[in-house]
Amino acid sequence: MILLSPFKAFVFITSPYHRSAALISPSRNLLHLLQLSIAHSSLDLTHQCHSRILSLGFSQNPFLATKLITAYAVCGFPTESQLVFNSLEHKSVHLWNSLINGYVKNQTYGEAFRLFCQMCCSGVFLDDYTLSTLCKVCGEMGDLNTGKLIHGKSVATGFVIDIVVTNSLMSMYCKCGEFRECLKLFGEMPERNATSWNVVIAGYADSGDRNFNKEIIRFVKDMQIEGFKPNGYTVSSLLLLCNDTTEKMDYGRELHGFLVRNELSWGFAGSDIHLGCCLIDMYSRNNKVDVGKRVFDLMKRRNVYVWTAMINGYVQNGVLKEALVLFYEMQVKDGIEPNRVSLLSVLSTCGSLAGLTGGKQIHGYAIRKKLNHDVSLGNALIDMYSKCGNLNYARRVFEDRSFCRDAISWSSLISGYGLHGMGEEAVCLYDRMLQKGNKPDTITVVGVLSACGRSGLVDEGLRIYNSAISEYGIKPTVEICSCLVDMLGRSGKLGLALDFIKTMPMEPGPSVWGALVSASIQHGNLEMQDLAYKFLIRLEPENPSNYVSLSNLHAFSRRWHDVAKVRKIMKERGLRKTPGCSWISINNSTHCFYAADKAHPCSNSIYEMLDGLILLMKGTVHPPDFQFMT
DNA sequence: GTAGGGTTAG
Repeated sequence: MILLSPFKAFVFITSPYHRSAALISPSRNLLHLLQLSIAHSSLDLTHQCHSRILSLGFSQNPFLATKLITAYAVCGFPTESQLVFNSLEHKSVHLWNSLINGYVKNQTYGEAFRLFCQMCCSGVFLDDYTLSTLCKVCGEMGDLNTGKLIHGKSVATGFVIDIVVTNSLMSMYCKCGEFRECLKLFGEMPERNATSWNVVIAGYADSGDRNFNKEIIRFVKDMQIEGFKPNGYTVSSLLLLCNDTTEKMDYGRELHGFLVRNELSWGFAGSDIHLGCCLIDMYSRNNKVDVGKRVFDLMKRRNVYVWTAMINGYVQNGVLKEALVLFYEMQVKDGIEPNRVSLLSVLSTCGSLAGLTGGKQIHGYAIRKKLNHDVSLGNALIDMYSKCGNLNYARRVFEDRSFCRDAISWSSLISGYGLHGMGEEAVCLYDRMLQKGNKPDTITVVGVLSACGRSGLVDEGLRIYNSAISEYGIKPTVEICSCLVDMLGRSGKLGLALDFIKTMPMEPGPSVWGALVSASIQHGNLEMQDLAYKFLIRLEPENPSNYVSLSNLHAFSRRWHDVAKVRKIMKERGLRKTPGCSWISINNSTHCFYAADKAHPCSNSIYEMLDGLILLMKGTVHPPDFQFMT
């Protein structure tokens, strides 16, 4: 709306001066105005230009028509573009390209292909622009086969020597997961530009082990040797590779320094915002969310992406309270409306901090903004309601007719039932999923097997395990195997669990031995417990949790000498365990508790209540004696 | 004077 006022002065030309100016070159003026409509995605201005084009009799002007088609498409109305296109007598390849690209801009890829076929049938020959656009479509759809056909067409028509076409082909191969093909094309290019290098670097960042290594450093060096300076696109790809260790972290800081030193040389629109997002994300991933926050604070402009990156950074680092504060500030201070990703990010805090009330508020907001049909959001809601213990609400989201569920929706609800000991419901839902023709994946099988384990449904669990492997071709992963060990172990079948471990198709990991440890503790089998611990600590010599529970176990059996031994090893290796905590939300505020924690202001009465409850559970007092409970 | 290619939050 704000943008429109200066435009109106352009369009409603009333003064004699303006009228004569318009007469000099009305089509040039309109072209310029359409360019503005495109730059600002202004539907209003596009409409005004359109009516002027018609009234001035320019409807068959190919230059104006091309711009008009693009303008309607960037405003989100490709069908209007189609109407403009239909009204033209001579349909040049320029016009076809604009129309096809309009549908691509609106992610209506099927329509883009249909138009392409129509264009070929009408006898118009494709050109380099058509090919690069179709490459983009194949990449976005991950359609490798069609992508290969476009590659073939590019070779046959000779357009493969065009840099943009080859860059597009390379990008398509990367998005379809064929980085090798991309490299092959790159190697064969007679001439490259900076984008060619950026496509390869981005493809590498997306395909490899997501780490800085000699190969990627070589790419960046060679790019510079060939005379191209790394730009914002290059850095944004490289930032994705800055992961984990302190050594790699230096690359992140180095890139940040490079950006600061070259601040003025980034030429593309919104680059500051985009790179800010990448930096915040990089620092957050590397447990430096405070540095990310400094980047955030220094940014001159912030949009919903920047806020979301920062909120998500806090969520990933477990600083949930700060994430919620930012979510609030985004709306109140900057007046920015959350989008589906911001909602997703905040929803994941509701399983713990914001609680059911916060989750319901987000659900309500999503309904008002018509975002509730989104699969990811629906799945996040199912997960949130499950974690908050409200399986009925989770089920209602799941069963909603307008909700198009996917494999994750089924898995989330199945796991939710499992988490709350409702194994039979989980199994029932799993069977229904299969009946409806949905194939299980590893995650679904893990969910349903852990549900069986928690509810003691051993026979059901074994049936599901066997059918998943033999009928649905699921490979028994280490996660699936540890679920099975856990299930057998919990039900006291420790021998069977050990036999199963011996026959496992892969090396039993820590989760497998961990499951056996818990089960042997539960059933008081000292021999099995020592055996499982031996393997567990051999596999995970750096995990403090294993040592703490081993030490506790020795203490329980009064083996003080062994306790001292374990504690000594921990000290020597510098291992410390982060204590676990529980929490409860009352009246929108969340209270956290550690073991033997006395920090809470109501600590005394809480312990009093707890002692009372323990006595009640032991049966030494009866509810009437325990009046303060009511 | 028309149309195309590298990126961003889960």
